[in-house]
Amino acid sequence: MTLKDLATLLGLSPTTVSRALNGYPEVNEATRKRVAEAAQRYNYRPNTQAKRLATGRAMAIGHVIPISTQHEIVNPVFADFLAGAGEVYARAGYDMVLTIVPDDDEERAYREIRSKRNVDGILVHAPKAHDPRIALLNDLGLPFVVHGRASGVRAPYSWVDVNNTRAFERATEFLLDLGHRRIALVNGIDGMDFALRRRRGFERALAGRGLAADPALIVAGEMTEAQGHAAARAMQALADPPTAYLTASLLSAMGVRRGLEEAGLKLGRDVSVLTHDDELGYLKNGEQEPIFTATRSSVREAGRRCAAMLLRKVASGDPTPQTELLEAVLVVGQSTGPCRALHRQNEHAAETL
Amino acid sequence: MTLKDLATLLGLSPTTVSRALNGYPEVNEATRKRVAEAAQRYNYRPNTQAKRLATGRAMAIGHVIPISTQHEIVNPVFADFLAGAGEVYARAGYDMVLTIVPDDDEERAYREIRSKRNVDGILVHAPKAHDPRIALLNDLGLPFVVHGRASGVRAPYSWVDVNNTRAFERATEFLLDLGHRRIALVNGIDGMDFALRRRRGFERALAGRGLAADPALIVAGEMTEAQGHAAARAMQALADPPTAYLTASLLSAMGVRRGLEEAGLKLGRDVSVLTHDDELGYLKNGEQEPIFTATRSSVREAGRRCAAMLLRKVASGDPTPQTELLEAVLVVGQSTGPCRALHRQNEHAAETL
DNA sequence: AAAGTCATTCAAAGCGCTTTGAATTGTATT
DNA sequence: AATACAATTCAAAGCGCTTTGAATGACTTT
Repeated sequence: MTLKDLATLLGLSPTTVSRALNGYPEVNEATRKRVAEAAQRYNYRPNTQAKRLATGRAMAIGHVIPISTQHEIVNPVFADFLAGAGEVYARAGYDMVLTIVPDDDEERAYREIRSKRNVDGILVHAPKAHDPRIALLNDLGLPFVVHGRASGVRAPYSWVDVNNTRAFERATEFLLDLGHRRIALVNGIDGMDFALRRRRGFERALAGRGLAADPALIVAGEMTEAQGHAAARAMQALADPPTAYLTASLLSAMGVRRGLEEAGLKLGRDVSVLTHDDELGYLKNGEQEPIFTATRSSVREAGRRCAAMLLRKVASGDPTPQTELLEAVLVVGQSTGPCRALHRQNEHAAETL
Repeated sequence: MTLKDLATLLGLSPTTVSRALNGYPEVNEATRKRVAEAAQRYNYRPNTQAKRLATGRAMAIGHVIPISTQHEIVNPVFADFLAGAGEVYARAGYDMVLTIVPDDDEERAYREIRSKRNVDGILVHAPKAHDPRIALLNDLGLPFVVHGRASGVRAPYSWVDVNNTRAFERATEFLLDLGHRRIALVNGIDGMDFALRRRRGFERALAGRGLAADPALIVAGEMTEAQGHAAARAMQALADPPTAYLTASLLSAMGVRRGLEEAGLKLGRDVSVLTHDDELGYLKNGEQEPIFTATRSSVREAGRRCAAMLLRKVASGDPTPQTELLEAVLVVGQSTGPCRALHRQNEHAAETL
């Protein structure tokens, strides 16, 4: 059933039918109704390819998912992010086109996407500091939105990001307020922009109290359970182990928890753990009450925001960069408590009274 | 730069240029070379939409990702599966189109995809027993491959699946051989076909030794860390707690581990845990040596196989159903050991000698 | 030398839609 | 009654590619 068929069936021209279906004003309301009903009855759907060719709009958004060539890791937050973005696209009648690219081959991928013209815009994932993709995409002239930011990139661009610096600054302050002074940071991979910002927030909070970060208490890497576990084991073996851990993901936090429990330590009492929580669907930080104290920010919501912003850009054609900064909320769970060392001092002080 | 432009530039007809670029035989080799070079120099890329319209092939594969309306959960294996499938599509010049659909609205989604004609085939995820989508897709006449199977569906269809029944049968036998008799099953959601099969394998192995499954030792649900934790806590509180756990995912296993460690039990010594491991990129079961004893089967590889099969179907147009059964491998880690109860009996026996 | 082959190229139609510019009709204006 | 105008509708061109069927030479074959 093509447009032409439908038109013949109705005794109308394809022009009128097309206009009726696309909501153009210069068509009689009675006709429009008749057309709509026929379309319904004969289950007519415009051929996407034809529409795209005729309008020049692909009605699709591209997501380039980089896969680390070293670790072969698929970032676990993608699934939730895509779910969020997908909702928005679906509502707008857009398709979501995924391209999986080894991260040493991204430039070629973007160029190819551009010249194939099969998407109207691109969503950029996982920016690194000084990420060259931004300049490239600005060059290519394809609308894009970055999920995250790229420190060191001068050129303006549109982004949606969580205030990672502030989140980790507050998290660190929270631990400092509990009396912790030896705080470990179990961070994401070093080059990633979000990891840099989190570290910056961490260091800023420490500096605010006249403290310096101890390099022995900082580790950066893939945010896996194994990472957290290894970090906790290594750091607990130090002469002066940390009394609190700040981790970048729930998985890392779970690993840290295991390492600490193996050492016979109880979370929240002996050692504190505070993690960032992306609110992934399959990795919940407790049901009602959070298990870990956490800086919480929904990746799925970020996906929605990114998608909505990109669609606005595509629709308006306005190249003015837009930005949106989301704040994480600090939720308090069972995994943090006053610094034990301090606690003991206090007890001691009480005794001597 | 369009085909026409390029043709004019070369003093050839669009026909010849098109054929030269698409490898048709009736083109002079010298001409072909000249065309190829010009295409390269002027960075010509055929417009995807035009190509699609002209050929009638969408050069894209659709993936419908269902989102549970109750749990709002995005299945964490999707990311890895898509990575695997994406590799294959990219190599074949196909796009991957994702549609995120609430799981109460899938039929409409499939029909829409069909009539929009923007994909050449569909990959079906997460089949349930008696899944109605299979009949629907057979009706719609769009090539499709199911990742998994749907027990109870009579109509033939193409699928790629892990031998879940056999995997869990072997896993259970392994535990039985270690002397375990009280074995818990921490399974996936009940309706899901893979969960049914795993349970069947579990029960079959028990029946093979004349044992029946104890309903008190079976739990089914979303495979999260919380699920495993809750299951372990509940079951350890039983009068006659299990000596071994069989879990359906690494996350569940991690939860069980936590529950057991909270109870002061050591994995592999006091209690055994055997899990299925999908080899997700971000959730590794140890580096060299596995942490958990596991039935292992790469979801990413399954993605590749599914994609390859679907592309073959699309290319050949042959509707004959194809099937591919992958076997999981049983790897032995630190989390399993002889049944403690049995062990004690043996020690006792040794002492009395 | 005429007829038949083969290799190579081309003109034109078509994929299914949108959109421009013109045609038609009915109604309001003078 | 003649003109203007708005409201509808339509024919045809075009989006950039593929593909059919025909055309052009050059080369064999008889």
